[in-house]
Amino acid sequence: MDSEVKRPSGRHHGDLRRALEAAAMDVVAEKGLAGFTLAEVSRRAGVSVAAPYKHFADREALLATLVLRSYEEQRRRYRAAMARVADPVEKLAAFASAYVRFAVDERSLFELTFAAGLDKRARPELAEAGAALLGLLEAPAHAICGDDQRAHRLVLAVAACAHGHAVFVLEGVLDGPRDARRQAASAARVLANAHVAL
Amino acid sequence: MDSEVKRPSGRHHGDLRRALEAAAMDVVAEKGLAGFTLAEVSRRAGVSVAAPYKHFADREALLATLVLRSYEEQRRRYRAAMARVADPVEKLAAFASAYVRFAVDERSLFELTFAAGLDKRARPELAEAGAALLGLLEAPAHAICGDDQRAHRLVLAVAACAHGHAVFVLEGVLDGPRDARRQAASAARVLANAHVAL
DNA sequence: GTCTATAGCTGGATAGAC
DNA sequence: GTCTATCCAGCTATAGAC
Repeated sequence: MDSEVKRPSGRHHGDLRRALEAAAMDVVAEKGLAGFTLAEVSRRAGVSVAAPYKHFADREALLATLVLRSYEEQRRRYRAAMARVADPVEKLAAFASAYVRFAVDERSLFELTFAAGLDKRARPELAEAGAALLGLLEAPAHAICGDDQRAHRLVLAVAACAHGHAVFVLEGVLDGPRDARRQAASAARVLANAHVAL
Repeated sequence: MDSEVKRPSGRHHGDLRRALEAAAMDVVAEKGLAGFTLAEVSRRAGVSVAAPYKHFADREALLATLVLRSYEEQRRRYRAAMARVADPVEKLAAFASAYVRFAVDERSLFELTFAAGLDKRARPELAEAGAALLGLLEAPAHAICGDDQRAHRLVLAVAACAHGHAVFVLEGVLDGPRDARRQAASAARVLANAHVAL
């Protein structure tokens, strides 16, 4: 508790970095990726346009942090949703449902994950966070079909299918969020059961 | 053949509208949606930045035309791919495969369809073109399960699943284009057969 | 129908004071 | 660590000449 509450030196926060991240989240949530500019973020945080450069190398660096936060939040939610059921097939279905829910509830954050256009080879921490999401599915998939190879293919199929349903509901192709969740879960069950049968 | 070959009045084309569309396609294909600006398109077409405004109301109008072209091209391809097989289940699989192929071969055009951020309620021709794509699937789906309601749900499930696989391969989550196509087709078959069984 | 020229705006990023 | 001030760049859209 010692050095926690420092006096702001210029005019502002004790923790501008966090404030900038929060402001950036708000901007993305409200105006989407296109509305994300350092100028706008600075305005929201109540600082000058020069201030962020002391905390982030450039615009992209802040953006990458946001994407990472999005991955972390998704993992948290999917994990929680899957923990509520015991059956492996139902875990996959719960994932699909939660995936669609996140897309609907946190649309901009969800879109950010895919539309940010960041090079994942240049940012291994992002690739890792993305892989960690799919990692949630490995255990149930393996429980469904012992074979590693087959289990991984099931993981990808379920995730891809969930993603498609999420995008379609955002695009208005699928009717309501509720139906979309149910259908995504249903598709996940079908895929999982097919792997059991084979 | 009469009034076809008019003399360019200023300095340029007989059909600048088309030339602009083509140039815009090139720009999007090369630099993605973010690189699409009227200034850049004008440069490519070899005209001044003012010229496009005689043919398109504004930037968005040209963009909407591009999206429409993308839909048309997709419909053409999916239709051709589906025509090569007779079995309804295989038609759905062929669609899924072609869908992934288009995403890989024409990445920017594919992304344009979803990322352009155009209001489809304000542009009914786009909503219609999108619906026409799904329309391709209705007949096979109906052949698989007589019930209209169920058939439509199968259509959506297959399309969503194909979309998810397409996005995943673009993101590098799925390995190679070839495997991605096979897996998308496989998932389509599983979904279709499940609807047969029920 | 196309051009030149320009107005008006917004953003990224840096230099230097404090 | 933050500010002020500034530079440079790019885009959209319009006005008016030809």
